[in-house]
Amino acid sequence: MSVTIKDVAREANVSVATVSRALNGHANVTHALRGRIREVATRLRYMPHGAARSLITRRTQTLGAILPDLYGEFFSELMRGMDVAAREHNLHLLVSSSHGSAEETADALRALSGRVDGLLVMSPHADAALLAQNLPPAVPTVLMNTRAGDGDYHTLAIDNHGGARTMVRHLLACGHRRIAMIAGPESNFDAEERLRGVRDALSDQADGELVVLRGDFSEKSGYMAGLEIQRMARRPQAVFAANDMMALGCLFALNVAGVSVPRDIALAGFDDIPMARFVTPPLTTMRVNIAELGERAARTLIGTLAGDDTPPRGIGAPELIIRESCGSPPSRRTAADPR
Amino acid sequence: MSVTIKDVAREANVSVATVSRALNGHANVTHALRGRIREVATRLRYMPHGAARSLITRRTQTLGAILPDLYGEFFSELMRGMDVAAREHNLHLLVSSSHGSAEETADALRALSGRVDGLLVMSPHADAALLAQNLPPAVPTVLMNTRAGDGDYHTLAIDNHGGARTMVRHLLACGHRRIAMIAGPESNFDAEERLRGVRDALSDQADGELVVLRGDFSEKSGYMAGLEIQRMARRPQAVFAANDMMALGCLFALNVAGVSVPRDIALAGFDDIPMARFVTPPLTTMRVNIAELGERAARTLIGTLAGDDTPPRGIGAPELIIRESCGSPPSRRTAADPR
DNA sequence: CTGAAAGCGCTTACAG
DNA sequence: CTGAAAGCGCTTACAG
Repeated sequence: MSVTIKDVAREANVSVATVSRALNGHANVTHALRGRIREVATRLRYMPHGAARSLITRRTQTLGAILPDLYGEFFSELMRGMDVAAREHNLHLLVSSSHGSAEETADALRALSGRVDGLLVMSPHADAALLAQNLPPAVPTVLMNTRAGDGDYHTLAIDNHGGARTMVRHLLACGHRRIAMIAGPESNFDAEERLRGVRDALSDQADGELVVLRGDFSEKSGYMAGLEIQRMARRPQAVFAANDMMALGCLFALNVAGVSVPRDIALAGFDDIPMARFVTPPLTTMRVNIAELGERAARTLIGTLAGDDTPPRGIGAPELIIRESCGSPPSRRTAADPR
Repeated sequence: MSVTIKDVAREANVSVATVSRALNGHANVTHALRGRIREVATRLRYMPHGAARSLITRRTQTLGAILPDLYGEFFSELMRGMDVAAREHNLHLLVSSSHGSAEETADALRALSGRVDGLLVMSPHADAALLAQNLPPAVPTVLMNTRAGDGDYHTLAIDNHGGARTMVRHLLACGHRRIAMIAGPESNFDAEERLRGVRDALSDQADGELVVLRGDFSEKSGYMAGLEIQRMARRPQAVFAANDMMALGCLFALNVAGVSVPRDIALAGFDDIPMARFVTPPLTTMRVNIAELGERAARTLIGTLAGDDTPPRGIGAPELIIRESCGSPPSRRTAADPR
């Protein structure tokens, strides 16, 4: 058995109330007594039982995060941002993965109930209805990259639509007209927003052509798409992958097939994962500050916990990072930027 | 206020005991009654309070992990492994970062007390004494990559020493004799083990030379080391960085200085992070199955929780991944492997 | 300054 | 099959 506050009280010949006060730094305990109690507590290796404490204080000092996955560069960065904000306020992070399943999200929600002070939920897949149904009404929640922005909850999202549009405009400015998009899964909110951005940018360009292939954000699906693209009769002039991992997979497939990037075909990604600048050629991409998204979301939640209810400021817009995978941009003199 | 079991009981006109039994699937509740209670519970959006429940059941269904950091490829992979094992047993993961500080580790330990069924602790920095002092005696714990393997706890570690030795032998077999090691921090257990492996391998080679530079596992420190190496009067023939990130930094510095890898100098890393195969030239490195470490550790802990007390099997040895950054290995015909 | 008592939201013998 | 009661380990008014 674990040692409890009772054991400490008995050993120190005081009541449990006094032990509690002494250990929690309340003012009204004699200096000597506090010392004795502290000594007993360390000697017995006493650690307060977190669940018991939070049952009565209604505070857990932890933030719960439900993410599609716990690993990969994206989530890793996201957690970094959340961790920064959390530790600033002496809060802990309880993370759980939903694996993109609405059912597992609901499970995670139940498991976290009563164990966290607030919730950070990213669920790019879930339909709004299901999410809203399962979110515990009483616990402050901040949503990330979700369709479900129905006003009941604070929601933060990357500007996927704007980012994709920016990239396509860049591709057009480089002179490319036939563009292949390696999109993400249809069920994914981020993926659909990026695709929408591509369509919108292209609708402004009369002679633009778009062919959409579907991937699932994995390197492998990018590889498959690359193979398909390279076999096309009318090969696209540029490929825009909905994330960098797929762009990398596509790059490999193109390499294998002897198609040179950027000489034969331009290639662009989205996210700017660290690897993007290490490949050959370095990848042109949209930089998304994922850590910032996590940090902002956590700060918003912490603010809510403190009674502050101003809606979150949006995060910075994705930034176009021009490297070498799309060929030379037009020189300033000859081609004016149409915007 | 949150809705509690009392609210459900009142609304369903039964006692809280009955609600508890109905919702937890105990056999002795009428079918009709269970249905009514379920209906009320969902209508009220009732979720059992986790802290209250685990206070009485002595179970949290949660594994706590204390890691130096939550992000970066290494920890990301580690969490993936732990997540795989945990979810197989319907357990959740509560992660906390110690930032390499013994004090923060102790804080995290206190914060997790009573909130987890078992602990997974990685603390490559901490001295054994401090760790042992702070580990709660009553909660099952598995240690990872730690000096503190004093028999009280199950400990799992990567074979850093053997891996480093293997790499140096490969470098020697490639004909390199003057070797520079970009080591990790002295306070880090993994780092010291890798350095020890290098020394041991080199002590078998009469004409081998070693120069040790210190880094901190970051890309930047690798970059600084690369600059220094390139300035050396007697330039080493091969550089072995204690991890891939430093190797990458070094590669950049060498590139900038116009020193070609592998033509002018060989370069090797450790870890085989995904990026290693994307750089030019692709990096020769030791592959460590980090996810496996996490998974094994979690499985060991879960076994302990179930009363099984067989010591953990060690994880697979790091594997030499030969790519292009170390020049051509000796051809089979001419140079026999000395081992 | 210290202690006795109530209560946080649950679960589980113990009765009936 | 259902309910009243005890108790998990804490904290905090309320007395003294």
